[in-house]
Amino acid sequence: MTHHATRTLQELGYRLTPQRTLVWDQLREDGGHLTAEVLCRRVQSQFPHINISTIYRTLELLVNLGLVKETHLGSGGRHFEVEEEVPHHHLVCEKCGRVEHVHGEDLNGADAALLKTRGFELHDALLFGSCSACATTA
Amino acid sequence: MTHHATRTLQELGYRLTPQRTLVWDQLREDGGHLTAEVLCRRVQSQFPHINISTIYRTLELLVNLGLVKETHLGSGGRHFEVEEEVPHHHLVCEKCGRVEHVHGEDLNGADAALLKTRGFELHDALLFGSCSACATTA
DNA sequence: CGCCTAATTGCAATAGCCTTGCAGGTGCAA
DNA sequence: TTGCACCTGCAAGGCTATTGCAATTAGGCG
Repeated sequence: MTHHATRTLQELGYRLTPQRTLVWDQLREDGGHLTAEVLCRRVQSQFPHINISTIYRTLELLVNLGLVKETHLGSGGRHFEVEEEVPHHHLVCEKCGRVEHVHGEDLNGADAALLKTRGFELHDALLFGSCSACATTA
Repeated sequence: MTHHATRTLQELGYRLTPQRTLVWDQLREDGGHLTAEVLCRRVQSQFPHINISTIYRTLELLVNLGLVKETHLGSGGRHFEVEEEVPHHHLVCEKCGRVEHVHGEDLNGADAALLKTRGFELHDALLFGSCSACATTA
């Protein structure tokens, strides 16, 4: 577990258990968007006894502490990823399921436009479409 | 049921049952984004015997025929709305849950920018943030 | 108009995913 | 090392969605 996360947990009075450490490490290592179930299977390869309910409780904790972010990628399922310092949006390919990250400036000022025309303050965009590979194939 | 939907169903050999008619009518009347459960309760006020499984089967049919669109509004739940002729994107307020529609041109060319920089062809955007009412209150 | 048949429905059982209560285990401060 | 409050594993339960099946019914046909 990274120093950062370790300290955050301990400073706030939470215990540093192997389960929490492994969940965090897997999320970091993967770098992508894991479901609770997949995460559980990965952690179990190193710590077979861990239970799915612990995964959910740990994820809830990490989300509340701002260390992990829960995202819904359109399928109805919940995905979890390490909270990045620079916020980003998601491009989800509806054909192959690939997920890419884009930053605010790649949206061509759509956020500013929405604020101006609708008074809507954009935090998070989930963009569905065809990725470059799938668009050219189609 | 509107002439349009009636004909689509019948021309394709599907039966025009009161259950299907009522589901469609409720979706049209509401105009918004209904969950299967809420839709079921509304239909039941006119047709008490209808079962939730019929709601799901009808929604599946209407979605497959392109008459209804399924949207995931971030909460993990499934919502259904009448498929509009002009495609639109969704603004979802993370505080009050309100959903607004925006059209492509309100995104300030973000779609073109994504296509150019990433080769990503945008179909559908789900935009989370604070609506005008909630942003000013916060 | 009534019959016939395959499509459709209601019901109950089931599947997935997630949460919760509780008893036992364990990090960690002293 | 000890103690206890926090955590975890387990099993039960909840909620949403799906499915198998028998009963019902829309709608074509005579």
